Amino acid sequence: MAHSLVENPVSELADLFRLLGDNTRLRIVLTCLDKPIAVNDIASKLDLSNSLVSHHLRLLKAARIVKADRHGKQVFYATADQHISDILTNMLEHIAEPHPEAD
Amino acid sequence: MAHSLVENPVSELADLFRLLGDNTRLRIVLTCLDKPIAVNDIASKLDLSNSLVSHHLRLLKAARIVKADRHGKQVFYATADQHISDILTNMLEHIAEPHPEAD
DNA sequence: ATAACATATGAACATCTATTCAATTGTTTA
DNA sequence: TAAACAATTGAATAGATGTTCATATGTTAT
Repeated sequence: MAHSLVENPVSELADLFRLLGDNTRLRIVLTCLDKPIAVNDIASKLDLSNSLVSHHLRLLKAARIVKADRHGKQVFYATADQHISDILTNMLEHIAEPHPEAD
Repeated sequence: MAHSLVENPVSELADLFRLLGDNTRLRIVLTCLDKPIAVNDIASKLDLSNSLVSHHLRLLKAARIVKADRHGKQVFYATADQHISDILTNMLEHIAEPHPEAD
């Protein structure tokens, strides 16, 4: 099991990590980092089924990692807020840095 | 399956997130943030079995999230490098910030 | 060597979860 | 209204994974 309304901060953090810890889901989040993008466009861009993308987006939205905006038939998803964008951006910068390989 | 020697950056990032995405494991990592601490001390501090802690530490070590240092009978674990410490510290700061609850 | 302590490891199990497929809901156009 | 398009949802399944228990390995004492 995974959530209560207001969990302790560590559980909250773990939940966030867990959701970002799946390859497919992380790619989806990164695809809608900043710029809103429709479900179908995410799917074709990442070569995934609409269904799978939608399932993942549901989880991401429930965790407030992304937000949804409907425009006609399409629903555009984007990272929920600056909070999330910052975390992702920081992470990408971190892994871009050369790792000091100590042995 | 989860790893190749040099994965693409996104997979690498997902791996990191996935390992931090378990509540117990995250608490273990946070316990040995900066200051090295022995397995048994982690276990008693978090009220977990030595076995469980050791299992988790093995995964964390394999992913270079923590490093091990033996002193006599005890093995002290600490976050592997500044890279990891920074990520964790940043995250803790992030979740400490008030969330703007938009609806 | 034996004993006591600390950690690690393997197997087994139960739970969780990512994915697929089929069916449904919502939206626009004809 | 129907048809076409976009997204969602539910059920089913296969694979991953956290935890426990028992056993093994390593280390320091006696």
